[in-house]
Amino acid sequence: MASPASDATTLERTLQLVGDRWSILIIRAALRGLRRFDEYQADLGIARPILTNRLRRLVDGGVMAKEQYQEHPPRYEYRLTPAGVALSPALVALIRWGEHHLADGDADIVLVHGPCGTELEQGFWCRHCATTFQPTAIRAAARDRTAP
Amino acid sequence: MASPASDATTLERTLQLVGDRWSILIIRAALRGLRRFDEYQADLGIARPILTNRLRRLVDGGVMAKEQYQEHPPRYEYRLTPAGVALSPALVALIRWGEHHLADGDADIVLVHGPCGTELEQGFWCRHCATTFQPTAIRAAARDRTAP
DNA sequence: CGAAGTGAGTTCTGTTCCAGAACCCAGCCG
DNA sequence: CGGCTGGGTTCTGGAACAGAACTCACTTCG
Repeated sequence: MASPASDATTLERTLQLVGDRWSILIIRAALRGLRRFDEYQADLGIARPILTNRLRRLVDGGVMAKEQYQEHPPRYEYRLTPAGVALSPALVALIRWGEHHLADGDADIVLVHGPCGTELEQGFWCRHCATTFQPTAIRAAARDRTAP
Repeated sequence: MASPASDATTLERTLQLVGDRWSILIIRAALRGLRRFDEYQADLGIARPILTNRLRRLVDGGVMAKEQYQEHPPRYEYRLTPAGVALSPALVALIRWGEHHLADGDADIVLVHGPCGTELEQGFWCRHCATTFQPTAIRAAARDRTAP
């Protein structure tokens, strides 16, 4: 994974958005179907002020959207945007890593392909070569702007 | 991504290990080939006490190993264990997400398949069905203990 | 031989972040 | 009216963090 220093900035900004103890758990809860402030609060056991803060940050970062789902008592729900859903590969990678490298006895859950129940694999795929490959074969490159 | 609450614990523990602003960046630096305390410190601009603390935590968590590479002035290097390298899918997912959803003009770096330079894709693969699939097709299941 | 350099930290001092509990407020419900 | 619900904000400690300076055991340079 040789890479120029310049893309560190983007990863840093990504981590400023989701790189704390709660954001990932909130996104996970949202993927499980939670929507409302109190649902998140009860499910995660997070302190309310921090939840307020994290939700605002995720909304500002484009990961979640705050939508009013009823007027008169104005009530809101927080749901993932497409960009938020696009974080799921990262979530899955972290969950899988934990299950495989941190499991000490209990909590042995695996992620499986829904239709058949086989444990999923997560890989890198090259469309051009039509092959999967190891992380060692990854390089970083400037985006090709000649063919937008 | 329906999942029982029980695997939240594992994700939480994973995040206690790598879910802060620095650990992921340290692992990324290690994947780029950095090894020594001062290399990490200079490359990341991290405060030294925090680097000390993070390296210790990563070593305790089995992600990195501290090895003495010379005696008389005893000097150590920190390199990723296989478990640490196994975190790269998560790293890649985060980097890719940032490049695709956070890029605002510059810093347009993509991760490519080294040999051919094609942008890599990252997918979920089912060995049984021999197919790739979307995150919506993921379920969580108890690990099958009948076939250890 | 002394001076300066190096690698790997530790100490010290502020600042920021976090947790918990309590409080607030609008509207609705009985 | 009086309490309940949803969605917050305020107000405290305590923990984690950042930056700079210091230490210490060597090694190397002049």
